[in-house]
Amino acid sequence: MKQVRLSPLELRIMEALWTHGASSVREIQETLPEKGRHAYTTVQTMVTRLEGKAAVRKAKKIGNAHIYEAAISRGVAQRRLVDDLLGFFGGRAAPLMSHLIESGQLTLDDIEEARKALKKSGK
Amino acid sequence: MKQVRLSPLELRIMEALWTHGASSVREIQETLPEKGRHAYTTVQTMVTRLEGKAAVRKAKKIGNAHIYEAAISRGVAQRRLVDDLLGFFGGRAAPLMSHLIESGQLTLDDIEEARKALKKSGK
DNA sequence: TAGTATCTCCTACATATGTCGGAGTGAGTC
DNA sequence: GACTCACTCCGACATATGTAGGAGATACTA
Repeated sequence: MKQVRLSPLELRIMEALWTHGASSVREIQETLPEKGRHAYTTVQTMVTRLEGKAAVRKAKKIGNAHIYEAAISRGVAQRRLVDDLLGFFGGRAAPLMSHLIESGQLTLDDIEEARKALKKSGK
Repeated sequence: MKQVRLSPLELRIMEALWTHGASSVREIQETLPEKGRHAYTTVQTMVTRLEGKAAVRKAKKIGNAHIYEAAISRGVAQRRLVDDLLGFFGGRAAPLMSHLIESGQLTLDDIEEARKALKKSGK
């Protein structure tokens, strides 16, 4: 099972599929923020490349339009991103946490949640 | 102050400089793992590009060799990575934490540390 | 059925990243 | 001073990513 690496724009396409479910290229394109929206064909190229990477697949066809669906889960993709990042931190989560704290994105609630989750999950 | 985006290999070059201090291209190259080591000129190209991005600078010259030093800190670079990743998680740290837990990289000690750090820092 | 809207498919190109060879230059050595 | 070795500088090329136009196929519509 090959772990695909997705580019930023590819991830945004996937995000659209994960959030809105199977969609046509047009629907995906319209999901993207208006500000600096990508051309229809740009989105299409990305979808086709994602299909080549087996990250999406054709689900069905409506009229002459293909409807695509995600072939990998959001969790798997996110997991891959985290693992990659962790690599730059020498595999240790602590320094990563420090940065989360510095950037003010981590709340005490988050930490409490994490603690509970960790306690529950196995040891 | 422009936030530079560093590629994976560029980050490994920076890592060498952060860890070993100012170095020549040769020294940086020899720092990289033997397994699949990059050619001298490949490293040099990266260093030159990093210089163009103002991430490293020439510190001095020994013989005819330039000695380079990091011009941005490891912390700043790591922070950038974390911020980028956070973007894919909608800016929320919680899901990121979940993945850390799943991948078994987060220990209760890490969490305790984080809690203390968070309490101390500001609010 | 003729026209129009929409979609796919193919192609092309710019920039970023990774890869590196070869020419030229400078430094130390005999 | 002539050699040799290491280093720099320049150029080249492959793949990945982002961008998009245009030709042709298809489907809806009057």
